[in-house]
Amino acid sequence: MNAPIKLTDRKRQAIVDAAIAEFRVSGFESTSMDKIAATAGVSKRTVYNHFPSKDELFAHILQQLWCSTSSLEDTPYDSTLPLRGQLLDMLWKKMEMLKDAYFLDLARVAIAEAIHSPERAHEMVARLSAKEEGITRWLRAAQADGKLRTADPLLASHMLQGQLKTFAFWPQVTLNQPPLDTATQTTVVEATVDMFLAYYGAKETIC
Amino acid sequence: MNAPIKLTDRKRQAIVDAAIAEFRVSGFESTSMDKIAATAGVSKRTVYNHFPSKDELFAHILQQLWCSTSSLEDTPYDSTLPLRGQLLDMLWKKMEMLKDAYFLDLARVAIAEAIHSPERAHEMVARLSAKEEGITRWLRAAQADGKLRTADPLLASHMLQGQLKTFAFWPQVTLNQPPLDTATQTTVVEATVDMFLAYYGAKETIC
DNA sequence: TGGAAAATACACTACACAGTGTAGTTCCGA
DNA sequence: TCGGAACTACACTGTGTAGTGTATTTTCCA
Repeated sequence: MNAPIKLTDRKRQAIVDAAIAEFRVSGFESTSMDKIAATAGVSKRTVYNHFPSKDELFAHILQQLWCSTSSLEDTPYDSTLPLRGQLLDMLWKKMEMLKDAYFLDLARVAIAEAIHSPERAHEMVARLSAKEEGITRWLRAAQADGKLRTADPLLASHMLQGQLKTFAFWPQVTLNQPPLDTATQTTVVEATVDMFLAYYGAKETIC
Repeated sequence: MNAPIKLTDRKRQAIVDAAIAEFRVSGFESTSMDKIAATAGVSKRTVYNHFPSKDELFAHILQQLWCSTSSLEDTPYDSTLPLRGQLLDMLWKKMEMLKDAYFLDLARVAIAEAIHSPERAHEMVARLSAKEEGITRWLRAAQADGKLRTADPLLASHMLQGQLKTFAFWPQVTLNQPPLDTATQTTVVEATVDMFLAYYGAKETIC
């Protein structure tokens, strides 16, 4: 046999793959279980043997996607390096993620669902804020080190990261806007960092 | 008769009102034409006599809403007044709009639809950017007056307005987050303006 | 007040889709 | 190779809903 694993596992994987592809293209509402079964090359009954309902299949997919995108390791604060370079690094990493068409498609599906389902929305909020904590920690460290003006680190963190999302996330996810070209990405990342430092940078570094 | 206008106009208005209410609460997909007819106190056939399809009724409602929220008159640039005060004024006006639960509900409906329909999304983009032009014009004038550093006014405008939306629009519309309380509103508006001026303010005003 | 325009009740078509029941077939480990 | 677990085909239920056709009644203007 050309596949090393059991039939049942192969089928299950095919279902999950097909579901991801279909949900990604058409969203939750417009994807039927018949279509998923057909794409997976599996009988509809088999889909229901693995997943009791469309909702549970969707939840499983969402779960899996969160795991696969959470590979965003923290950059620890380094007091020996200039702030600007470190901030640029972090924001470029975030921008990398936002650039990915795959990530955007899935974010679109997830958010389309969140709009219609408060519980799911609630869960997403929790996960999203957890994902943005890395930069908040960094800011706290920089403040403690006296390199940043003392201020609410959570607010500062949102202002910093929100700026990227303003340009490279929300319009793409909700309004089908095209992704930023490379030049614009550079402009946005640099303007964001410089504006941030102009306001939050410790006084001595300005005058 | 207690109503001065023709029956047909009253019916039409009732349909539109009912449609707004239903779409607002349940969104496009989950609102049926039967429900709209019932809420309007009108036979379903009458709904179809006024609007040929659910899509056209929805488009008509969207149209109407845009008109009713476009009452956001421009603040002209005044070279005799301090920048900060003028900026605060403008952003508070915008914040007023974002605070309104009615506006947010309708934005949610519109955006939920935009996610699934590129044409509608395209139209919304055009209208939204038109609505943000006022501040861009103001910035251009301030630049010409030498009070703001020379820079891309469109970018600056997005950075300024995006900051508000980061806190008071996107999370509320897409993730069902609660509206900002008054204290937080103040914090955000002031931080946004001050950060903006720290970066875009003409040099002489800083040192 | 007569007649056109609009509204109504209601029955009906057509479709899409979630989910089930079942009888028969294929897979695979013991 | 035997037997249970898993897969399949397919028919079927049930529901929700967009949109239509029509005969009848109501509105209202000329």
